[in-house]
Amino acid sequence: MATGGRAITIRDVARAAGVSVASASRALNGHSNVAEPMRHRVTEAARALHYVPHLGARSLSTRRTGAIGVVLPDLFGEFFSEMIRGIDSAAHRQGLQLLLANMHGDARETETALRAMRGRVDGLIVMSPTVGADFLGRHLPEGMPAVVINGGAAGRSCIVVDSHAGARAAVAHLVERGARKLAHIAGPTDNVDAQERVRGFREAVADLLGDADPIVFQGDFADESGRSAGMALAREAHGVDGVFAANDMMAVGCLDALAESGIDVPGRMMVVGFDDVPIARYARPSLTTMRVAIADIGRRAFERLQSSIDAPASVSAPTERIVPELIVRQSTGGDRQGGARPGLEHTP
Amino acid sequence: MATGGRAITIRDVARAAGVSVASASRALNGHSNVAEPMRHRVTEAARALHYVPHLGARSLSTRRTGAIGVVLPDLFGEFFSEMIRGIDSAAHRQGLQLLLANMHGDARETETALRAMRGRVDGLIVMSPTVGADFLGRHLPEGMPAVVINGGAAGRSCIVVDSHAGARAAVAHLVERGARKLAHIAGPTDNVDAQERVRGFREAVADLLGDADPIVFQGDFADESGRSAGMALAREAHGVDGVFAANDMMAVGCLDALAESGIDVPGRMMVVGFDDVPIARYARPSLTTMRVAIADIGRRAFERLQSSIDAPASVSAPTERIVPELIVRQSTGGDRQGGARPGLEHTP
DNA sequence: CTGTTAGCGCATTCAC
DNA sequence: GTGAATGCGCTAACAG
Repeated sequence: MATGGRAITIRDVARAAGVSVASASRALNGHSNVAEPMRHRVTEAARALHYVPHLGARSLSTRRTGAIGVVLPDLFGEFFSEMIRGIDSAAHRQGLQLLLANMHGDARETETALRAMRGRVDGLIVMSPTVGADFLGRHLPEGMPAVVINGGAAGRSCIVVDSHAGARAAVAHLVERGARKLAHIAGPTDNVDAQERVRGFREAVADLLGDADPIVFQGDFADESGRSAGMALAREAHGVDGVFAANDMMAVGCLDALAESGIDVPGRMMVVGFDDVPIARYARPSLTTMRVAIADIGRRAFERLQSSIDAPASVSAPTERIVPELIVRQSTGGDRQGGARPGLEHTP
Repeated sequence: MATGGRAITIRDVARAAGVSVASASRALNGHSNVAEPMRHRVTEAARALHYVPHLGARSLSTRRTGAIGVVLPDLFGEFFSEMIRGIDSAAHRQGLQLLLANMHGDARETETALRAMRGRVDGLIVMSPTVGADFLGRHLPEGMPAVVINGGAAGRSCIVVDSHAGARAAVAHLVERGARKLAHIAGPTDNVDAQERVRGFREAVADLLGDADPIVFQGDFADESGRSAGMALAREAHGVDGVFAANDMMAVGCLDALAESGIDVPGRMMVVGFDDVPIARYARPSLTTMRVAIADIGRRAFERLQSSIDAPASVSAPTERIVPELIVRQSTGGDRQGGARPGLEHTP
């Protein structure tokens, strides 16, 4: 750790207070069986020496780390921060810290990240939409409580967003609003959510419009890819009057390209996104989208993790399914106010 | 840790391989002095048993944790995620993990967060714009490498954004574009950056427009507060034709309120933000702002931390000053970045 | 109530 | 090369 001049330990405190290490420990941790005068001497000594307990050592003996691991894919902007915010707000209340592992890629890296958690956290929240359930099942340290977001794992608590249903709902909305020819901007092919969204899109388009082979642009969840799709759409408008993007970032990029190309939204083309990240409200036109209460999911994931940490013998590990909710805004002509709905209640 | 059935340790591996714990350790860590056959037996045993090293224990003996602590204030959305992204991208390359401490508040909590890092990280990146330099100086564990973002601390590496200069530049731009009466939407009063921004604003307005007492709305960095300021501005337009918001989120909220109230931006009122979070590009009108390369700062902070971890005897601890760069977009009539108004030629 | 003794899981001397 | 001790800093179980 490159400690300048050997950090001070509980032994130093004990010596300074003239007591045994055990007593110092007890006093410091507020145990009941300590005489008041001694407790005073100890805390005083600790303060004088600027003693800070070594949590690594403590957790080695208590078998409790006071931290939970969060492994996430390389998410884009707001989705990432919303998720963290949700998890953190709940974890913070319990005095737990978050050990982050934002992985930029493949399965091998996921494995590394998972291994790196051993002995450092009490539980895991894993969101790994690109690796199969079997993989997670194999590599999640056994005996380590965990909840998996968007991706099953045998015998684990799971929270999954129903991307398929969300996609269908988005298409239904577009059709209901009068769209007759739809296009989709898809997410990365190795992402299961993205896969489910294309699938739902295709199904719904076939069912509702009888179109068996709709246009699908290959995107990657980043705004730029939505932007190019929008450009392509503007150049060679194949008569498309409705676009469903697999996430909000791409939808916003698309919106931007359309505006730049002078295409009226929603007049000439309607757009629907997915996620409802904060930015969706502030795009112009504001974005109709399938809301996934991201922060809520994070909070929920933590709660389930918490209970599975507290009750090691968690019998059932039911999968919780979340169905996205349609939020209609200007991009499909649905808005009535200027776009932004009052957010959370503000403090005066 | 609620380990289901006692997790397996290096002892189990050693026993299975029929060697001593020490040898197992050497073999597993790729030391040179191990006979090939033994190494094979050990790695094989480890794999068969699904052995995963206990990093907590390892760090206790190596005095290296392989993690760095990141303590941040309760930041809003994109600023937070950009910063994390910058730090993580650099840390990830070095195989280091991030222990997050997002603190929601006061100094006492900051202290707790700081203490909670002892023995769990090799170094600290602290961004704590609401606590004074003296506080940090007192509570940063001594002997623990650290770099401070936006807030000095004696003898520590610091990276500070020149909020004062940024604010002056924003005002200068507004004036140059023809604004004659300005208003400011301020950040939280206890935030030093927010303080510097008001100060810069006041100074510049006095210097450039001779206005000694400009309107200042009290905000809190959240979009809602920018929104209410925008509403107020729309209701009782005191002849204000230029607004400088202390961050982008508030600027965007303000923009939204103005649009809702039918006030033309930039025609009747211009708006400038601060930070240049990704959303700024996608607001309509797109937002002119003072760019702070957030992710870059995070990356930079990590690099400096890294070198101060490697070289315990880091002599100088110079403060690095970052001057925000003006990015002109539609909200001050400047366009050409991030989207276009129909009517302007655009082909690159 | 207090001090002594044992580990927690691992890496690392130091002998052999 | 390899194994037997020792210790990282702390808490817990056991005496007194």
